Amino acid sequence: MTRKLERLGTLNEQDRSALRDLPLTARRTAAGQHLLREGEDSTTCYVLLSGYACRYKTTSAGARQIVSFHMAGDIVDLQHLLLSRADHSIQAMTELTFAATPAAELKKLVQSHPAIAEALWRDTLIDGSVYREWVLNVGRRDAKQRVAHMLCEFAARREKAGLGSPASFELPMTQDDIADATGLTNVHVNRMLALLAAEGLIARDKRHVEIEDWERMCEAADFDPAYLHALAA
Amino acid sequence: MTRKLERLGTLNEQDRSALRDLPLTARRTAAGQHLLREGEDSTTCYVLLSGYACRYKTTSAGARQIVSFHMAGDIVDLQHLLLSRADHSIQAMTELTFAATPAAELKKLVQSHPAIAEALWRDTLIDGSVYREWVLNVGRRDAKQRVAHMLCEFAARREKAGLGSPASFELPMTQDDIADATGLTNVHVNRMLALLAAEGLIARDKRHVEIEDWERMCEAADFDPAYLHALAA
DNA sequence: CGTAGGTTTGACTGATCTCAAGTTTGGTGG
DNA sequence: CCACCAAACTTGAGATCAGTCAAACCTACG
Repeated sequence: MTRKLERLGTLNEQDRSALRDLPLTARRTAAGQHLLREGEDSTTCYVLLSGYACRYKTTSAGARQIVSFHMAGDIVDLQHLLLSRADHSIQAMTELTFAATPAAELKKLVQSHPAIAEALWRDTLIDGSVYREWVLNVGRRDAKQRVAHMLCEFAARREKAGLGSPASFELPMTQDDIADATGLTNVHVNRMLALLAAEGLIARDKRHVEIEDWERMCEAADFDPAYLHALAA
Repeated sequence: MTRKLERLGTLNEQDRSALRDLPLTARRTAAGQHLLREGEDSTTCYVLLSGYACRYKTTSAGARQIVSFHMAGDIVDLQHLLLSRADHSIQAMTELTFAATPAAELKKLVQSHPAIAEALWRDTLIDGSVYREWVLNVGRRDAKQRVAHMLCEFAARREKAGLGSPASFELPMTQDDIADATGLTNVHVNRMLALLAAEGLIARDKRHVEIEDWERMCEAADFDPAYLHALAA
C-alpha cells in the first residue's frame, strides 16, 4: 500500500523493508467524517489510499477556512509526529480509505532510518511552500483567479499523484468547499465557475470539469507549479 | 550566537558542541536588502541575530503578499536544506544581523545528530501551523480582525523570542508591509489602526504600539496563540 | 416521490479599494 | 542647525468587487 511513501522520497535504500514492517491499519470512513478535530491530541499518522480530504480551521465566529486538500498518497497528520496538539481539523470530503499508524512507531522508524526522515521532512517543507502559495492566493488574487488557481493546483496535484489527466476530472468538493478554500462565498464561487466556463477556459457538467486550454487557464489563474516542487505525493 | 537554536529544540545533548562547530559567518545588511529572491537556487541557511525580516511572494501582476515575519532567533531558509529552488523572497525590513551557514554543512550536522534534526523539523512543522493560521486570517477575517491578529501574533512571538513585553513595542514594518501581510491596502490598514486606537484597544505614537488591554485585544483579533505551539524561536 | 443538500439566479448592500490630495517624519547635505 | 526631500502616513470622496438575502431549481438518495 504505502510504497507511495517511497515514491515521494528521493533517496531510499533497503529501509523499504522497514517501511513494509510498519504496523498499518487499513481503515475506511464515510464522507463528512473527521479524522481529526482541532484541539485534540493526536497520536496517529495517516496515509490516504483513496478518496479526498481537507484540512480546515475555523474562526471563533464559526467561519471555516480550508487550508489544504488531500488525495491518495498524501501523508496527513505528519505534524503529530512532533507536535501533539492539533491546530486544525481534517475531514473526509468523499468516502475515504487510509492507512493509520501510531505516531510513536513512525517516530521510531524515522530515528533509525535517516533517508525516510529526510523524505518526510521534505514533504513537510513542500507543505509549507503550498501554504505560502495559498496565503498569496487568498490575499492577493481576485475571485476569478482564486478559483482558477485552486482548480489548476488540484488538477496538477491529481496528475502528479497518478490519479489521471489534469484536463478532465471529477471534483470531490462542493462549491461551499471551494468557497471555504478560496476565502469567498459559495454564491460567488458559483459565478466565477460560470464565468470561467463562459470564457471557454473550462467546461462543466455537474462536478465534472474539463480544462479546455491548459495554457490559457494557467494564465488566467496566475498558476505556476514551481511551488509544488514537483510534489511527488 | 546560535545557541538560540538550542533553545528551540526540546532534546539536545552534547550535539551542542557540534552546533558550536558549525561554520558560521556573521553578516549584516541594510533595511530593504534581500537575503533571497524567488527563483534563486539557495545553498545557505540563515539565523537572524537582530532586526526583522519578512518572506513574501508576488503575483504575476506584481502584487506582493508577505507570508511571514521573522525576528531574532528565527531560522530562515531552512527549506533550502532539502529544496533548492526558492519559491519566495526574503527581505530585511530593518537593518539586520544574521549568521549564515552553508546548507551542506547543516545537512551533515543534521545527519549525524538526530536530536538537532528533530528540533529543526519541529520548527518547520510550527512554520506550517503559522501559515495555516495566516490562510485563515487572510481568508476569513475582516480587516479589523486581520490587522489586530497580526499585531497580536507579532507581540506574542516577540515576547517568546525574548525581545520584550507584548504590551509595548516598536513596529519594524510600514503600514504598506502590514497591508501586504493582511491582504489589504495601506489606506485601509491605516483606517483599521485608527479604529483600534479609537476603540481603546491600542495606543500609537508613530511606530510605537501599546496594547492597552491584552484580553480585549485578543478577543477583537480572534487571536489564540495555540497555533504558535509555544514557538520557542 | 419527498426531502435535503447542492447549485443557480437576481436584486440589493456594503466592506474595501482606488484615486487623489495633504501632512508628518526622518534622513541628508549644505 | 536648518532646509529640503522622499518615504510614510492620513484623510476624503467615489467606485466596485464580493457579500447578503432570498427564492427557485436540481438531483441523488432513502
